[in-house]
Formats: sequence, structure tokens, C-alpha cells
Amino acid sequence: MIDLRALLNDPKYRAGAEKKGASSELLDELLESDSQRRALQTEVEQLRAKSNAAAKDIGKARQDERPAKIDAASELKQTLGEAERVYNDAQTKVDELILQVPNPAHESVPAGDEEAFEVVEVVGGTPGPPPLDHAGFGESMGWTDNALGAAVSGSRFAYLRGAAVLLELALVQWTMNKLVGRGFEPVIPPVLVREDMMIDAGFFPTDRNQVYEVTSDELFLVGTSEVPLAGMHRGERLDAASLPLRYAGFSSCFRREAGTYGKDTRGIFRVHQFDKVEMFIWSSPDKSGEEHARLLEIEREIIDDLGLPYRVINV
RNA sequence: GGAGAGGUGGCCGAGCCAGGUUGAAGGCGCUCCCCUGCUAAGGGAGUAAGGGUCGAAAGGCUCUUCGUGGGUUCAAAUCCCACCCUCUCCGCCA
Repeated sequence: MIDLRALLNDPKYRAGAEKKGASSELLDELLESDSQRRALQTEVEQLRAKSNAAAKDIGKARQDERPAKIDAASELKQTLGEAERVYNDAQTKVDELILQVPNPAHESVPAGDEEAFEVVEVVGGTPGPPPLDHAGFGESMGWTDNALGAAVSGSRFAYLRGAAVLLELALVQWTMNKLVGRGFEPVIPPVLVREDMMIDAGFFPTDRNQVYEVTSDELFLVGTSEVPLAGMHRGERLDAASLPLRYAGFSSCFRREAGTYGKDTRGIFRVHQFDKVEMFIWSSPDKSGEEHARLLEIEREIIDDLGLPYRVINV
């Protein structure tokens, strides 16, 4: 969701959007279109007010006075209809432009895409290369089976078997418990969602080719539980006092991984289906920094407790 | 999948068949005031949300919203169409 008022008035907000790839021209065009839209809105509403008043007047008028009044009202309605067409075009233009604007990033975030991160901290040493990579190791232990996955479902699908399954379930349970202790409500959401949800969560139209579609039912498989979690309060006005709302979603995730041929083709990296625990918070903007810090702290604690080396990056 | 009933304000619930003075009766809840010596009862007033615009603010003007989206009409909670959801019965079922 893009806050047009903030985009207009808050330079930091605008800078955040530009950092994530929105061109200055696009933003200017969007703001200009919205300004035109609002001017037209006033115009339409004035006509509509007249039209409403005329209709009420007819309701109160004597029978013999009505025909003339109805004629006048009809004419007014013509004018209104034309104004509405112009207004709707303006609204459509704003809608189209706004969907092209990425969510503004925080001012501390480096410009650019995923690759343009900066390393904030390195924790733990870098272990030497193992005798087998994760794919070879998983295969030899009987924990992952890509050949079987490919036979049953195609490339980039894998079976997880035996102890690896128990490990996944244990990790999920352990993590969920930790998050519940930190004030998160655990959620297992639907993974098939309507198109509206994908648009609202910001994945459509830009990432549509990454999403599996169930055409017969007009449903889409989510690539992350973020989508149905975002849908939990869709269309609601949340009372500021109820914030923050913290959810820990667990779901299978489905990704087409279109355009990633040749990358991470082995093992269980970048597969079409995987399971994930996701933290998701609804917060007021002034507390979002605090909440983000909380998320980072929890993530660090998880990796620390597991005894794994890691980097903290700003992206 | 088939048949039927229904979705109204914070909640319950009228209105819809016979379109207009209904942004919506009534009740509950909530807020304020009055009354009252004992956590109760009674009386009065108020009480939806969002957008645009003007304003320093208080607030004013205005639009939208009765599941959602269209349509008919000068006028729609009320009429028409499509969709979504809930409930009941039947069918089906790994």
C-alpha cells in the first residue's frame, strides 16, 4: 500500500520508494495524476450533491410539479455522467501507476535490489568446505530425494524423508514456541488465495509469473504466508490501541522460480515448494523501527541458539 | 453438486412484497448529565465509519457506505443481473 499523502509531503518516504527502483518521473506522474484526480473528484461531488438535492425535491413535490422537475434532473444527470467518466479515467490512471511503485524502504537501506546489501555484522567463523554439499549429503543420508521429486512432480521438487522430516517438524515447533513466548499468535493460514489478496499483498501484477495459478477455481498458491497473513485484517480499520498485532505464520510456500534456471539447481534450495515460519507484524508507522529491531533480535536469537554462524545484512 | 433461507450501524433486530421526508425504527451496550445513602433501579441527552474540501483549531460543507460488483430510475437498504459468504435439507466423499 502506497501512502500518496506521505509520498507528496514526506521527502523520506519518497526517497525510500526511489531507493527501491521507482523512478522520479513515475512518482511525479503519479502525484500529478492524483492531484488531477482529486480536483475532478470535487467537481463530480458538487454535481452529485445537486443531483441528490434535485431527487429529494422531487420526492417532496406535488404530483403536478414533478414532470418538469424530473426533466431538469435528467439533464443534470447527463452532465454528471460525463463528469464521472472523466473522473473514472483519472482514477484508473492513478491505480495503474500506483501499482508500479514499490514499498518505500527505510532511509538506512542501501539503494538497489537484493544483491546490493551491506554487511552489518558477521557472527561466527566461516567453516571449511564440507566433503559433500548439502545436496550430496542429504542424498547420501536418505534425507532428500530429488530424483523421486522430479519423477513425481518435475524438476525442483524434492522429497524430504526420515530424520530430516523429524528435524523440520522439531525446528518448526521449537521456533513457534519461541515466538509465542515473544507475543506472537501462531497461525496456519490458507495457502490458496484469491487474486485480490495477491494484489493487496503487493505480489500482483509485478510477480505474477512467479505464482502458481489454479485456473479452474481462480485461486493462487501463495509463495509465502505473508499473503494470507496480510489478508487477516484486510479492509479493517485497526484501533491504534490494539497495535502491534504480531503473527507467526507457518505454511507451505509455492514458487515457480521462473527465470532462475541454472541457479541453485541442486538439493532443496530454490525448490518449488517448501515450508516456512514467517513473522508478520501490524504496527503503527512510528513504532515500525522498534518492531523491526525486535524481529532482528529474535532472528539472531534463533540462529545463535542453533549455534550457526551468520551475517546480519541491511538490504 | 441439487433445493431452500439469509447477509442491515459496536451487538441484536425492523424496514424490502406496494422505490422518495430512512444514514436507517426499536432494543442492548457505551458516554455525559440529573435523581438516589448502600455494586441496583429511574429520568434526560448523545452515540457508525471512511474520503474530498475549507479552517490554526473547534468545526463547516460535501460525497460514499445497508455482503461485493454492475444495472434500471430524477430517486434504490427496497426493483433487476452476476458474484462472495453463512445456515438448513439432500447427494457425494481419499
